[in-house]
Amino acid sequence: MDIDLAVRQLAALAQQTRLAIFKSLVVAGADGIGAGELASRALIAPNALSFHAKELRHAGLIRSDIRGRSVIYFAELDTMRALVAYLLENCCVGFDVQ
Amino acid sequence: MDIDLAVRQLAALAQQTRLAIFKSLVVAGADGIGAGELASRALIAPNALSFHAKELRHAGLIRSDIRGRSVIYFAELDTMRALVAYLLENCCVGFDVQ
DNA sequence: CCTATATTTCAATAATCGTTGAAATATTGA
DNA sequence: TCAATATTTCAACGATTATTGAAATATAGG
Repeated sequence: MDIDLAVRQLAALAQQTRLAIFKSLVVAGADGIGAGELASRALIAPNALSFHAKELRHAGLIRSDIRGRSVIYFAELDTMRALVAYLLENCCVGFDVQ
Repeated sequence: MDIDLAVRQLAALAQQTRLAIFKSLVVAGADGIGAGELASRALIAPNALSFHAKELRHAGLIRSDIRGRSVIYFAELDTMRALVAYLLENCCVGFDVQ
């Protein structure tokens, strides 16, 4: 993990709507959530959802599968865990979780 | 930790210069680093350092002490740890560190 | 007190980001 | 095939952010 990648991923999460979307996807787990459902949960228009999802996808934090005429999004937990590991190693100094 | 605070802190870290500054301050620990030294390390003008430091300070991620005509900055590790704890609890799902 | 040093504030500009509406693309089912 | 549904793309706009230079503030030391 280099600092550029960390910055891009932090930037993707550093926005109300996107962090909320990502949290929803984490909770949803392997089921994922469809684009329409995500948009209505976030109270944003479908095209706005598409915009924010693209940001998260470009940062590697989510992925999408097309099913019929729907798109289902999933959190990429490994990416998120790598980011948190980076923060723990570089920015926390002896922070013992739990 | 509410989502608004998390977003503000993530945004403060989601920028090359500021993440680098913060990492330097974490490494420096209790000694802190002066504003001039931070600016030259980051290859930015003093006023730019002042701008970015203010962003970090408003997010609660650093603090500053005035010593004579110098200003020394310190990482606020507790804030950072709280942010990482939030991410671990809400966005990582059973990520066991180490 | 005056000058040099250290940092911040202010203003201007360019760049990036977020939102909105309209149009385009693709898939489903009648 | 046609209409309806689901999502993305595109363009425009306003808002926020980052950078730069100039001026202001404050302290230290001669």
